Amino acid sequence: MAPKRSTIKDVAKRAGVSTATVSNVFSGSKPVNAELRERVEGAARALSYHVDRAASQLRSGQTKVVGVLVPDLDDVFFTSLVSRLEVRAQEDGYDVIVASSRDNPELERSRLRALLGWRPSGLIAVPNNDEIPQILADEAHRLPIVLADRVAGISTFADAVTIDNHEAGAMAASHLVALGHRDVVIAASHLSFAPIRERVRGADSVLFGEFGEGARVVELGSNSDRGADIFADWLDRNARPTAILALTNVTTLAVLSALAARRIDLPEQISLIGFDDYAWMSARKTALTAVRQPVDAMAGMLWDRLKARIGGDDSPPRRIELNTSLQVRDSVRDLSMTANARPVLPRKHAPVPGE
Amino acid sequence: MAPKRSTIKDVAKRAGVSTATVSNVFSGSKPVNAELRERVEGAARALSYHVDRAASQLRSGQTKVVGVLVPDLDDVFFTSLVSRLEVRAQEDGYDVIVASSRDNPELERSRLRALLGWRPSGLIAVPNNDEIPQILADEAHRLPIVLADRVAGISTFADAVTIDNHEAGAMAASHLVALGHRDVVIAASHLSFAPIRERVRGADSVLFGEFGEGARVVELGSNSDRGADIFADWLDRNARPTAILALTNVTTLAVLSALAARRIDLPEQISLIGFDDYAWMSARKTALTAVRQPVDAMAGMLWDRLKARIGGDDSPPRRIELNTSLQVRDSVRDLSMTANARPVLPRKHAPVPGE
DNA sequence: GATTAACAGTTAAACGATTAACAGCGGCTG
DNA sequence: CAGCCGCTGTTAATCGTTTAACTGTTAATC
Repeated sequence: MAPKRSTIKDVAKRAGVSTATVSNVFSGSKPVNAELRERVEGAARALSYHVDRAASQLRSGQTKVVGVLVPDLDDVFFTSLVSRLEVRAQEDGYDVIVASSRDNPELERSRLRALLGWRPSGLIAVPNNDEIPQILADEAHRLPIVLADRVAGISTFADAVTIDNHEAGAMAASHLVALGHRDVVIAASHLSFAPIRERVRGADSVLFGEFGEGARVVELGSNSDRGADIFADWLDRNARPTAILALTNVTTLAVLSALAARRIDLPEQISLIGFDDYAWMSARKTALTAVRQPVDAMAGMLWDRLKARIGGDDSPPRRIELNTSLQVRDSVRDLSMTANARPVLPRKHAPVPGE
Repeated sequence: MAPKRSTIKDVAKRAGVSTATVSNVFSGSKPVNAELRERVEGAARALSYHVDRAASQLRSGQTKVVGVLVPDLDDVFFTSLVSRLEVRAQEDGYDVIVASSRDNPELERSRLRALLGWRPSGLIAVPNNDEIPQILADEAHRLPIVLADRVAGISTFADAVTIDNHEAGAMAASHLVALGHRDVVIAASHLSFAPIRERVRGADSVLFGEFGEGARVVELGSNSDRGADIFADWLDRNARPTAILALTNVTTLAVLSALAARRIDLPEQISLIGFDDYAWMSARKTALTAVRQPVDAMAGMLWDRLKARIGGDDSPPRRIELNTSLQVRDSVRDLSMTANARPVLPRKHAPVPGE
């Protein structure tokens, strides 16, 4: 690891110009004569010089980094968000530092602190839960911040981009109702997450309106393996519903695993609406009907808002709700024909013994 | 966005100490009296002070950042790698900057350049293809670099962590052969990727040894939707094999989609071995038999090597090959019983018209 | 009790870039 | 032709830390 890295001075000396000129060549903040520019670029190449971001940043205060904090880098929803944000950031010359809080409030704080140390131009954060960490709130008035996904109500201090969770739940429930389903169980991740609660409420609003009662809810957590166990167990102990509504892609997976383990056929024996829309959901014999979150639009919105804020927009915080859409495929059985003949599957039911 | 951020000087003044002491409190490079430390921490909290990484880095030369470059942040294999690396990095106090080269050599160069601008402590890179970019090679002797996955042969300038691709292919093929399969088609992503070629070779080595001929190979690319179209089309135009061996998780998905689109049943009508082992592969009625890459071990190895290099280890570059394992589940049909009665499905065959 | 050693804190010089202020040099204009 | 402008380039101050060198104090050693 020998040859010391070259600095702007080395380049300047080699090209026979001042360091200021070299800086201008690279930052483009002042025009530089073509011939000189050539010389500088040649010298830089020969020395394999790269501008040192730390020094550049320190002096200019211009960071060109954004921090992205998500609760879980193993959840495809978040990674697809990160992926799209990275693209947008790169297009605008920003680098992104990712951090995962792994659903741990303490880690969230410490990752946030680490991110702030970069003095980033902005921050895009998916909070762990409703309680926005104090550090974020403190920073909000001096640092552009945009929140996503897990945001409750109207955030008072930063823009927030979410989907219309209530509508998403309602839309799914309506679809189930329209196809003759009445006994629905909701596979939620955690009811402590605001968007999950909203989705439940949305579904219940429809079910209540229709039948005077809501859905049963099971919490499966954020890990699909554990969720599968929990749900399989739940299936063993409870009367079987005609349909399941999963509220995240992880719970969708958990439900699917549990159904496979218990050899319950989709959609013959039970119907399912999944959440999110990833390739594996349709790469199956009975493709999943699912609520599709507009991840692209979401990332786009997040980036646009952040750029606006970085650009000095100081209008009051906005909450932007994107609409989901229902991808109707084959995992919901149409019960509306048989519904009159045999109203609903009997509510009381011997537990199905484990396989 | 008003109140200026506080600096080490502000904290020093408020706590009535020198800036050096404040620095010592935060970096821990020199012991500081408990009472003073308290005062400093209190002052820092009151001013919501964070050490400025740019300044810190500039002065100390210590970066505590690693760059991670992958070809595609929408591929779960890479994101699961990133996720695990982020965990390890965080544990050791490093931050990670992610960059995706999106399978584009030019972008790869520019992302690499951006990453190098950080003067990172190290770099973990999954190259786009066999040709390691010149920038990387140039940097290799002054910057710890560890390569992963898409690395051909013995890399002469940096450590490389891969799986034993030949063995992986051979293992999968052996399994197929053992269950009476002879007519195998390999769903590859791109034959221009070294590991893919190796996997094909591994599979062929077994098939040749057994039958004197290898497998047919289809290239499906790195996008599952397009891959699904290509494969569905291929199925329409070619004699149907008894088994498919997919060589990446994306091609596994593509194959599954195509089979679903053509209503071909797994494993009754065709058998499949997938690659990688993600939850969605087993969350189905016929769970997929698949080659499992040890992503955890891989990330662990990558990090360990990088740490060693950062720590000054300058032994010659090593290539580390991890072993895969075959997760036997239900997607490969046992043909060995029927094999004698009806040797193999006829090779020549009218194309199956599209559904 | 003199000499060192160990400790805890301070001072001030870097680190490598950016950029305000300035300088030199035609070319225009009145 | 004086004065000014616009253009390109340079000089030098500066960003917020870290850290080598230093100072002063206390404890340990002979």
